[in-house]
Amino acid sequence: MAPKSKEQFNEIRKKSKENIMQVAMDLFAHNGFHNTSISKIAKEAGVSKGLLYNYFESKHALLEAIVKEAFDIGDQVLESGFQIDGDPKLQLRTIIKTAFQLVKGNQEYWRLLLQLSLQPEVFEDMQAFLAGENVKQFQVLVNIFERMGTANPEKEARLTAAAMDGTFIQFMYTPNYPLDEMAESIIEKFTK
Amino acid sequence: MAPKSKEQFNEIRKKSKENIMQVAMDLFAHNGFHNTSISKIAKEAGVSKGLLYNYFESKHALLEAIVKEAFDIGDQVLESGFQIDGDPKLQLRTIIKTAFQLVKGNQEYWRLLLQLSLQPEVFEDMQAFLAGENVKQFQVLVNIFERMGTANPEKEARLTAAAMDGTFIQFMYTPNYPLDEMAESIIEKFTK
Amino acid sequence: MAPKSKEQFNEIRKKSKENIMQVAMDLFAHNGFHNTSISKIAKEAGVSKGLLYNYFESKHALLEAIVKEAFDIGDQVLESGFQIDGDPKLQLRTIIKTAFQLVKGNQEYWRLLLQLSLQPEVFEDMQAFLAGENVKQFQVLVNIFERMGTANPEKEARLTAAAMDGTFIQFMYTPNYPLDEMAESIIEKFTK
Amino acid sequence: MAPKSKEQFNEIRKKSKENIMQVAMDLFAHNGFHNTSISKIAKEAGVSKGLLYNYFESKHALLEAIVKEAFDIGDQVLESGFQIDGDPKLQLRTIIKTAFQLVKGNQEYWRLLLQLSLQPEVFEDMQAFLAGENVKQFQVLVNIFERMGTANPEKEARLTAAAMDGTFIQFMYTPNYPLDEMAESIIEKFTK
DNA sequence: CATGAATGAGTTTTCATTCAT
DNA sequence: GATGAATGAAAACTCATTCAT
Repeated sequence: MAPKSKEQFNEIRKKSKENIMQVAMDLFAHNGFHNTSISKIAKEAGVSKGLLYNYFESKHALLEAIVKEAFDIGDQVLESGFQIDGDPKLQLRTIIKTAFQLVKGNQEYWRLLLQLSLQPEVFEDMQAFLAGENVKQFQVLVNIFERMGTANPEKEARLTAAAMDGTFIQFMYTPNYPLDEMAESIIEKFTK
Repeated sequence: MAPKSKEQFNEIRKKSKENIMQVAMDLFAHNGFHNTSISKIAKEAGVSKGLLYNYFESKHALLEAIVKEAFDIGDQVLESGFQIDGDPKLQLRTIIKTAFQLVKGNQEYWRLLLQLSLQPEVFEDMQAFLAGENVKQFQVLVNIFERMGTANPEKEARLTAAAMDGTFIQFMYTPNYPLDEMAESIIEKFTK
Repeated sequence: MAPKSKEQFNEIRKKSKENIMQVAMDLFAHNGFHNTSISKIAKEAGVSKGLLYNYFESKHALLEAIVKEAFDIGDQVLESGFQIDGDPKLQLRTIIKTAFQLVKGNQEYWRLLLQLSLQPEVFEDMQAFLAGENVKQFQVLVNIFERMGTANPEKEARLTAAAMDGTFIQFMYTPNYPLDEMAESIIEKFTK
Repeated sequence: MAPKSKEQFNEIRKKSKENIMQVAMDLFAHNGFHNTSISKIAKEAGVSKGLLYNYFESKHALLEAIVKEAFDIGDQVLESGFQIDGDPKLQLRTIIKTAFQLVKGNQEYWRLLLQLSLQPEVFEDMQAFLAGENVKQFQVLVNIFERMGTANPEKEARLTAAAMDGTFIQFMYTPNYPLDEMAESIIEKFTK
């Protein structure tokens, strides 16, 4: 009757945590943070409310954990663009491709982040994150357009970012949206 | 103490109603529907909760009234584009210009609509509206690009709509966003 | 169907508030703050939990309101001693008499304050109040003994205060405690 | 890896138990019984919750164990007074001195007992203990004053007990309280 | 028309206790 | 003996809605 080992406990904790976060993100993304009760999350995740509070200090802390994770995913987009030196057009294409792939595979994250960014008064503490991430992405795009010799790189960067964001939104509420085609359209439009 | 005439009463009624809707929209847009209490709306609007329920059957009904109004505003964009026959490029320019003007002057409406569109499970009844509106706008753009002789008018229409939507979003969470400049950039990009 | 006047509302509010505070104090005093639930208070007071939160921001705020009221009562003791100029012995007698009368008529206040003072970590914000009140009372006593020509007025003041406090405590957990007699004993002992 | 002997096990068990009780008493005394969670006690004591329940059947049982221990300490006061036959003044002095010493060295015990005595409805089963203890102490004092030839020995006993209790209370919530001086003051006052 | 006190169902959060290992 | 994940009942708190005046 040896007690469970530390590794065993860690394993259990990790699994439970991830399960809860996954379920919570889905619900937050589709129903909104305030319309998703802890009870619902617990029930959907098949655990008790109490356990949830064992892992996350509060409902808000749970949201934060999810958002942090989302950013880690988001950073992959930027890294993808930087791993290839040289041709800025290729870099742009890679960034766009990767972004589309990520959004396609993580719609809920995207939906959730968008919601948070639209309620600045409520999620003040997360605005800094969101804003920071945005600036990073913007700088990368500006840099690329500079190297492409674009007349007004900042303007072009903003336009590219807007086209991508807009596409993602429409994808989210349009059934049968041709997401992959749109990626190509954007690449074509902005690498001419 | 002359008794007020019916018109005066109606006048007062209308003003009070509009006041409440204005206040509610602001709060809904910035704090979200579920995070905005009836008490807060009533206090901010300077009326009692009881009066509010005199005008609107429920919190949800209040939201619906606001959304309906938002659509009336939205329809102006389309009409603006159609009032000018002839040159499709000019039509596109007019539509874009009008849309930007409207968003600039009614940020809260867009912010709110965007939020609602991101929570399909919660606001199912409003999804039909939003979707319908979108289709209408899309058709207008397709028609314009067809008359401009664009190779793939649907793709171009989708791209234009995306660029606009994306710009609006970024405008909403980016301080000092150069919205007017962006309108020109889009016009330039899509009318070549 | 005229709406209720402001005075009417104030009257109602005041009555409800006092009722709740009275019931809460009784329960806090006999069962302790943490062992008294809001539900219990509401039920005992014959109101809903919601109403309670209409008047007091939180359980803690309710406690604070009660404590503030207790201090107002406590201040009567000091004032009683000061209304009579001249003979310090008479002043001391008056203070002691008044204190005993107040404790007799407000056992619950006293019990509650004592509990709070014994849990400094929990009720940090109230310690300042309690400490301040104590210093005030102490100074009054010192002043009296000075005028009585006592050799060590501070020591004598401390002893008097201790005798009173101790008597009150024993009164609280001893059935048939001869409280009035004890007042006389203390007066006799400390005015010689 | 020699198997531990039974004595060793018992030794460990006893130490662990005492450690838990010590930690629990500290927390109960400063934060109150209901405001101290089992988790906190376990963490502070460096053991698991499970182990704690191995030693004590419930949170209440843990409290009881602590209180019992406190009474054993309290009984030392009485015994101290009785070990010296003869001079009642000396006996009184010894009792007072011992009591002050014990309180000084076991503040948390007194603090806790005082709290418990103030919440009769909650800790009914402990009231009997406390009351009994009190009566015992009272009788000893009465006996001493009788032998001192005091006019009203019961009154004097009550007063002495009150002065001591009151002093202890003030000591507990007054920083830098001159406890030792107070012992002398009381001795002087009541042995004349 | 207009008020805001009052309700109660639902929400977030806490915590003593159990139990598989 | 020992661990801490998991539970569930109960606590604090919120808020849309009703209603007497």
